[in-house]
Amino acid sequence: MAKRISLADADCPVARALHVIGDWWSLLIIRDAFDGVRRFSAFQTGLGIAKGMLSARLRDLVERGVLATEPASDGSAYRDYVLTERGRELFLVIVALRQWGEDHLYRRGERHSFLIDVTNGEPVARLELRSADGRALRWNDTRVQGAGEKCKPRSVAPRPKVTSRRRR
Amino acid sequence: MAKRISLADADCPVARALHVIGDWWSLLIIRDAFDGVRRFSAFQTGLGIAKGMLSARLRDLVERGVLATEPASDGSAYRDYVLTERGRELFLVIVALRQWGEDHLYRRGERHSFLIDVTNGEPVARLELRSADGRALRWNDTRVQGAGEKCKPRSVAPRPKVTSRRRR
DNA sequence: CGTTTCTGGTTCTAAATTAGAACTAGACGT
DNA sequence: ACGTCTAGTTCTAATTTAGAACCAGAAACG
Repeated sequence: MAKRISLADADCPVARALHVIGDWWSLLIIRDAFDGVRRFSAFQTGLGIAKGMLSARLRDLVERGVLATEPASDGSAYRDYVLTERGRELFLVIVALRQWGEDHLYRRGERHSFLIDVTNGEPVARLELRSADGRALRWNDTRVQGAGEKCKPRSVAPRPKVTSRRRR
Repeated sequence: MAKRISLADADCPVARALHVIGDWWSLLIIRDAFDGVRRFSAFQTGLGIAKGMLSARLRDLVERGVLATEPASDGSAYRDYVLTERGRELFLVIVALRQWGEDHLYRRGERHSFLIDVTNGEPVARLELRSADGRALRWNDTRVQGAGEKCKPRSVAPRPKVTSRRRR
């Protein structure tokens, strides 16, 4: 009665994504993979994660096609964990999280790492949402359409039935 | 000895972000909030989450400034949970997750909801990363710079010391 | 007004998950 | 050939979770 609820078959793409990478460690492992970490021990020391947990998370990520193992690039008999194409496409998720963290989770004057363009060393541009024809969009310029049960659109947001609206 | 490791003071903005919204339920609660859900019972039935868990997650999100409570919009004496400015800026994180989920987690022909521009009903443009001067960037056109201990750049990715490179 | 139902929780319990330590097999280095 | 390193697995104790039961105050009802 305490097994975590599965999101695997939700209608919402967000829920499905979280089913795959929504636990405490997966995105950190993936972030490290983007930073060039490939070996079990490197993930382990870089994250400070318990070996058993790392082992389980890597197995899940490989199973779900986000990571793959390949022969170690240094020619040893060990194996490297590398991002698959599916995994590499999580880059924007990491960038979006990074941008939000940079914006909201540092005190004034506190320094943090940032993402630069390797061709010229300049910080990358801010991520932003645009319409099909290129206008910048804010959250309330959009709506979810074609939702199934687990993805209710704003228009029909259920509200507990309160008939009168007296405030006392 | 099994308390979850805290990410609060990590150097990496990604880790800090995950400290705030990186658990199993928070992003789903936030997604529902973007879809217009405001009431405790609406979150509960929409997510199928246990009341105790929802109560704890809402408390944390309010504490961390992602949500706030305000008098219910229908005039009753109850309270609504609404996104703060900080919370609304998580929109791109949700959009990035949605895009990845849509791209990789549906079988051919399986339908899913999608995000549309309310002004014309068309799907929004794909999210993409650009350089300061507007060039599209891929993950390997970028690098993390100014990393602290928990954010190792690719260039110094630690690798177990293996001096020879014989494969046997 | 008095009673019933709904809302928004809190508390309790059993099961699952986690962190960390200890152990191990096979690869490496010398 | 021997000792060390890597990449795990296994074990235990503590924490977290899901779900049910309980409860106080607000709203609806007559």
